Amino acid sequence: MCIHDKHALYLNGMDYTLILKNISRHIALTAKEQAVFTGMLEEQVLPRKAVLLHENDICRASAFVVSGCLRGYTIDSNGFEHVLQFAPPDWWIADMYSLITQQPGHLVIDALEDSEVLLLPKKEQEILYTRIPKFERFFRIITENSLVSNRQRLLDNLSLGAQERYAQFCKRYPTLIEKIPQKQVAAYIGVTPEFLSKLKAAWLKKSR
Amino acid sequence: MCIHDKHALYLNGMDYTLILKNISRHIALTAKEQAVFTGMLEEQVLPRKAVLLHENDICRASAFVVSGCLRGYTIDSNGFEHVLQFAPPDWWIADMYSLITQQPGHLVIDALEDSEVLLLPKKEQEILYTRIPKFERFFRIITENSLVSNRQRLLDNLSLGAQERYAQFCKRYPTLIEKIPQKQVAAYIGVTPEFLSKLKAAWLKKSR
DNA sequence: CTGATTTCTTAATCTAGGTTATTGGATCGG
DNA sequence: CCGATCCAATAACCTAGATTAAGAAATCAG
Repeated sequence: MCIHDKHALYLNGMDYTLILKNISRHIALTAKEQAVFTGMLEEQVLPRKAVLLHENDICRASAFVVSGCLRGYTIDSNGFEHVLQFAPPDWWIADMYSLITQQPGHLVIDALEDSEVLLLPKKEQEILYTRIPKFERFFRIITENSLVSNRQRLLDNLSLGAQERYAQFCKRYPTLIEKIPQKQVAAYIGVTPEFLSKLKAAWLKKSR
Repeated sequence: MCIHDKHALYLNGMDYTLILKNISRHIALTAKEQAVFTGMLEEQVLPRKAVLLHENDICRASAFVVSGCLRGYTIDSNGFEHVLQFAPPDWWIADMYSLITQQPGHLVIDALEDSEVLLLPKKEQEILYTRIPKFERFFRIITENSLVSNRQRLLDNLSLGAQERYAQFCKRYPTLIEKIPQKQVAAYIGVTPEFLSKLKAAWLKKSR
């Protein structure tokens, strides 16, 4: 499954409304600045299961999800997958480590369903910082928010049991729980799919 | 070594050399900008065990550690402590959630040994962003780095066993392992002190 | 220096969650 | 529409790490 099999008719057809609204939540752009910014974006269509970033790739862009759903995960030495992040529409995703250092990273990013993303190449992002310094602020703020939720997740993993982590997940991502396979949720909260299945059964039995 | 230079850095007793060097790793400040910045800082001496931020406090400043060592941790519903971060000299520490939202937070920050910190109040930090926009960049970069290491730690917790996490900790923080009590390391890597003790004993036995 | 507090170790027992295997049900791609 | 692949559920058994308890060693405050 190759991401280069783009269907030509999808090119130049993507909507910038969502990404501009995403940005306007933190900084205000003039029409001209909006044009500079959108001019830097690359459009990419990802069929289900297409891989945007492989293990050991150097991450060259941040991705903004317009439609569908991506996921970022690693594969450990026993072949188990651990999901770091799901990215439904209106979310950013990248291998931050690799993006910053430009070293090969260990994150895999792929599409859980047919998806459309906008890519902001690192090179363009750096030009953006000098030409429109407000973007320093924008990315500072979204990185801060990302850090806060990441810290909370770490604390949840340290202090909560599996059923509580599952409950947290359902509460925090009510839309995701409907659409992504249960084994992906298991790989996110840090249990085996079998055990998650057991948890749900126990919960059902208790509730009647 | 010129006495007058030294005096300029010790305005009210604490040394700004370290914090200015910390900042110069990412942005270049003029002498005037340095003066504006250091003028915003509050000095605070913390004897061992002193608490800088209590649970349910609103976090009103970022702290930069000049000497000693702080730790940020939460207390779960069973009374167990979970260490989110250690902050030896040259590190920043804060309850990011509370600092951003100005809501009461759950993080406790205290001193593991006699320490000196410089506080940058949130209000001053915001003034800094408008008066010296380079600081947007500075805090974007350190937040990005913090996010990267936090993500790696989360993945380690999901994919590694306890002894591997301990080995990682020793490798990443060789100076800390010498000076902080073992039970604090246990509360960081996510095991009981008893189990960490067992791990070390097993490791010693195996290595001869 | 000294008692008090905190920290480390060891060991027996217990449990949350993992492993393996099997089955039936969904979903997908052709 | 049909076979292939993937996914969810259940159950028997297994292990990493928790719990409890108790003594030894280290560190601290007066």
